[in-house]
Amino acid sequence: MATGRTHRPATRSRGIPEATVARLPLYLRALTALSERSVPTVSSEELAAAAGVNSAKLRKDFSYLGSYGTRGVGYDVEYLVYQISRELGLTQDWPVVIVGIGNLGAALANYGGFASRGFRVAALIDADPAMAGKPVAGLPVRHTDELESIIRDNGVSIGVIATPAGAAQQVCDRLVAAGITSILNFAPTVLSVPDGVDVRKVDLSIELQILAFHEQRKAGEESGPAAAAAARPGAPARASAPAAGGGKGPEGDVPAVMPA
Amino acid sequence: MATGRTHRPATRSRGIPEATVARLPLYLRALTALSERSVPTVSSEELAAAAGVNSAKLRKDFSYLGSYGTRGVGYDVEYLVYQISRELGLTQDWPVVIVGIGNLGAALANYGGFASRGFRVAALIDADPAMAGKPVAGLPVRHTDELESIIRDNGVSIGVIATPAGAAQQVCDRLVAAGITSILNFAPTVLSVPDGVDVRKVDLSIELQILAFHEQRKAGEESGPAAAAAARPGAPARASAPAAGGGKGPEGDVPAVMPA
DNA sequence: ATGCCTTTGTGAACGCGTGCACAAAGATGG
DNA sequence: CCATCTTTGTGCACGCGTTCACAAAGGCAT
Repeated sequence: MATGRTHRPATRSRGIPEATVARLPLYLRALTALSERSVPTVSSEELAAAAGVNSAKLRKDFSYLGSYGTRGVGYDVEYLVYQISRELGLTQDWPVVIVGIGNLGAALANYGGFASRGFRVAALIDADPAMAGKPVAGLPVRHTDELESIIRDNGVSIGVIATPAGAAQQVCDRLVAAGITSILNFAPTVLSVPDGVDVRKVDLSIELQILAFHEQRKAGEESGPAAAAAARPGAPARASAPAAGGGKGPEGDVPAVMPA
Repeated sequence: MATGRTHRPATRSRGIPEATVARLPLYLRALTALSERSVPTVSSEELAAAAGVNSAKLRKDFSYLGSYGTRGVGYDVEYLVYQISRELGLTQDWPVVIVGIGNLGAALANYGGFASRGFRVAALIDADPAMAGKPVAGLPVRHTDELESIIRDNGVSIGVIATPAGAAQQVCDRLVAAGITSILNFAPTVLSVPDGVDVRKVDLSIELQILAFHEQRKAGEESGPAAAAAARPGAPARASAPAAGGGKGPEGDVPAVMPA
């Protein structure tokens, strides 16, 4: 996973497991596609295939929402789209602010997937005065000074952080102070927030690193376990360990530990 | 989490649990930050705080790699950076291709976090002939026609898909046919790949939807459980269910189920 | 109405991941 | 050399998530 929850150790809101909640958007997407093709009903088997999950898992997931299926037939597509949307809270409008309008922030602002799911970009905010007023995705970029007033005036409760790592915690603190209670963090840093604030993170490079791990394993296996075994025990002595990444350190990793 | 593995049901490679692998990049980042500040050693407690995890979990994670700590002292930062890098396969160079140079693709191309972790962007590929030759992040965009030759000539095994959803599966198939065995998918679609190919996905809108769910729950709770309970049982009749998102459908969701 | 066929909904078993709590190990000071 | 203190490494228990397998339920044909 590219993301993980922070704080609040796996609360199961009203009885819906966290793992199920994470899959609901997946089902919703598959159902929306079916709805657009005017497919009236779908079986758990078909829908599971479309969503890329096990059919038993899908049925159990839906069972937490209630009994919305018809035995022998399947699920009513339109009805299920509505039920899941309601459960996820997508039947209402969620204004969001995006802070940090660099390459990634601009990409997010232009991303159609937000608007189509009940999310409305209330404002784009950047610290660079040169950016202020420039239109991005049809919206003028606002300066950081306006952050608090924008959030209060629009009743925004969800914020997206797409700043460099170094600025993320500071931005986060201001968002929280202004009343934001949910944060989607794209900056490669661990954010600390007070209780009651949800943080989800998306880290691009972490995903690649996980892929690299499996890729390496595949490469090691391909010439038989012997090759992998032979390469392993000869762990280099401490002295010869190259300082991988200990050099200049690009990307702007920020020191996140306080000196003891 | 913004991502999830596909295929291969939670293989624990050589004994390292999947959950641990997913956290190693987190530890690596925190350690790199310490390394840059020339901190020689760190305790599990400090490092855990920096990585945003439980210290017991961190120690257990490290125990899968071996006994790299010193009791009463902690872990040698440089040594641990090297060990984790090696375990993740980051001591070697991983050429990657990025397919789909829109807003997101460009953002990824410019993202410094890749280069700093042993990943090298071998090529940027786009289907639009008008893009061909244009420099993005210092690299000329190549046309899709060259996809196969680029992958073969550079020995690329990791591909990043940042195309619209409608093109993703087709691109995926070509990548796999050309020899790619690991794919990071940003398109909002379920990709189907043959065995032996790893797919990880990052879905921006899914993360927001999960946040919305929790946000809704918070809003419902704030006026006491009574309010939430009162709003629930009056589930609207099937007929009155608005077709949430059943309209035009932006974003380019693609039908992913085959008609039975 | 009756029997058959399809598909849901779920009880139960299993496995993974997490966190506690403590013994073992090493450093440090006398 | 011994005592004490710190911190690691891990055995154990618990809870969540996944999967199997099947009974119950509804549609449909006869």
